[in-house]
Amino acid sequence: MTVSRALREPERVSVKSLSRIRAVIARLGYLPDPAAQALAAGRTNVIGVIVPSVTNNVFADVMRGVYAAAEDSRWQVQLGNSRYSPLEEERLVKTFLSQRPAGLIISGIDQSDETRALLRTSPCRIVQIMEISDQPLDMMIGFSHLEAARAATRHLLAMGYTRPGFLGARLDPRTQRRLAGFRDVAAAAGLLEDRRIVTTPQASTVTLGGLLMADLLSRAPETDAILCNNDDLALGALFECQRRGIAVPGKIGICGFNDLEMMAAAHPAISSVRTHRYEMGERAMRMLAAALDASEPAEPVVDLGFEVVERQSTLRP
Amino acid sequence: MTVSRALREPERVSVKSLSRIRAVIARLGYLPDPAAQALAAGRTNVIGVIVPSVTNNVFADVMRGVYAAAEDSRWQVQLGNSRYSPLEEERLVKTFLSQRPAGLIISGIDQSDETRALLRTSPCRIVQIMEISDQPLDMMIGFSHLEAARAATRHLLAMGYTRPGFLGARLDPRTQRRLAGFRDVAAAAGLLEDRRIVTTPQASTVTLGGLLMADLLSRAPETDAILCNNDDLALGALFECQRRGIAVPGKIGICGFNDLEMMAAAHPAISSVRTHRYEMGERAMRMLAAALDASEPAEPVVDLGFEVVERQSTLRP
DNA sequence: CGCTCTACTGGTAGCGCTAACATTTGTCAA
DNA sequence: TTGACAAATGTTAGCGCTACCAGTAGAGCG
Repeated sequence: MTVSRALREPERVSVKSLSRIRAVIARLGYLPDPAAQALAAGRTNVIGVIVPSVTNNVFADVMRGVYAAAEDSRWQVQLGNSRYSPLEEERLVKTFLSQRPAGLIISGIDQSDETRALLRTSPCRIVQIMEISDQPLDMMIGFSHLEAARAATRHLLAMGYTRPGFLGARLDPRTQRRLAGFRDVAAAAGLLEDRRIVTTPQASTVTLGGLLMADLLSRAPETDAILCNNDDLALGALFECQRRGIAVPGKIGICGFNDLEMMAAAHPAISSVRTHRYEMGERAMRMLAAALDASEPAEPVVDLGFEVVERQSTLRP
Repeated sequence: MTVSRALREPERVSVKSLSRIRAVIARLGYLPDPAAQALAAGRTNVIGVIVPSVTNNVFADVMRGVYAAAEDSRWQVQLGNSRYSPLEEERLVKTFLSQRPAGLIISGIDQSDETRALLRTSPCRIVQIMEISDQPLDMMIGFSHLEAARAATRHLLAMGYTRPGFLGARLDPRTQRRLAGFRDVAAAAGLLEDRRIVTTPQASTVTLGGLLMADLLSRAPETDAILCNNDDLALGALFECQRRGIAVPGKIGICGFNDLEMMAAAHPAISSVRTHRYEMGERAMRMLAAALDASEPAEPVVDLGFEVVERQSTLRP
């Protein structure tokens, strides 16, 4: 018992015992068995993180933030990949909950009803990331994809483009909200043309960006600006324009979404909507840790916002 | 006991009991407690995966393969991020081993002596990935970075370039072996010039590729071809050339490494060395699963090879 | 000196499961 | 009907910890 206490509440053990215990631990190379700890204590130090993709740069950045914040804390991160499938997400939530995690970080606000029920009745704290709404399961940190797409579209119109189009892939709920934002603003300006909206359920790649651009150009050659639902598509679209000798931004303006590092380095530099992915992961983890240590509710919903970063690719000459 | 058996060895339980048990499990929403299973059985279904970065595209692809192979199997993947630090790696190995994992997938062959000792004495099966050598800890799957860089350099020379340079960032052991391969072949052809080798310890980004290219051009403007130690640098270098109006491949040939998807989509399409990252992750996981189920050694070292993909960016006119 | 109080240490049960062995039930041949 | 054997099911102990409570030692006080 004293050894157990020495490891968890060292301030309640005498200095003498503490040093003896530590010496023996070092000599034997003792490591506590987390399974036994979990079983006896009825809880773990596991923070489950469920994201829809481990490959996508966006979630890679979020994960980096989560790992950075978990670093040097007693919390251990465990990653689950739902592959954009609500069913897979439900399965993952069940698996995680059976481990009695201390907390859960889960992407998005579109969980299935059963998943929501499971999460609500579980004793663990939850942070939803990537989006915001006024109905958090528990805590929430993200930004409005609708507003971000609206702002980006307004930027295109403000630059003087009058025939805007949209390239979209992998229409997950967030992507759809972005498309809705685009439609909103374009329609309000009387500039919405459905044939300038090209989407596909396939996963985003740079190559796909080129293909969608080619498709758009054949269907609506008058298009003078595009909002892409992510930066991979934007880069692919730029390359396609270069291949065809179409001047960017002279003939067509291109705006991406997420502002990956390469957007600033491209030639021309590509305008994009900066989202705070790393910070989102880091703060989600910190919110969870704070809630678990203090058991006080803290700020339940955090809006990290976004910024439209205007670069050459949307600079109408 | 019959319930426990029904879950693990259903063929040893009568059909009648099995259906009753399954009905009750479904009704109660019962999920086994993995901590109790681990404690009682003295082993887990956890496969630990230790990679040096969760952000890097290369490891993201490897992880995707690992997760794909773990899918629908009884193995559960747990990810650890060593952030290119041997000390952090050692800490992670200890943490993982305390969980009695069934297996471990670990990147590279440059573990510290203590890490190697820990791994050797542990009862769990191990697959080293990313590289090959003739001294596997247990199993191994990867390719020779030295040979890959040699082949890429030979390609540049075969295309008629005579003043080759090298751009390198984040000089981890694999990167250094690539640089060694470049030096080898360039020196053998009498074309090695140290001032055409520009490296930095910073992490690779597209922006950094541009900066290194600018640096190289100021130090060795005669350079007519570069091998980049990864594709981010190659893309950045291409953009920098475009900004300066330097024709690629006319004036300078560019070759990347890894053949990320965007290399083929770029304009001009960028030559690169294709490495089988997804397959490496997938097969590492399968090798582990096979070894754990059969307890037979299987093929201990698998060389996945590589291919030099020749595209426009190294097409000497 | 005995009492109280605090600081520390120790004893016991049990978390939910599985390994190993024990027992019961069922089947079939003689 | 019985015995032999296989199939199915049950019993027991214990995995390595922690929660809870029970000590025990030493200090301080009147």
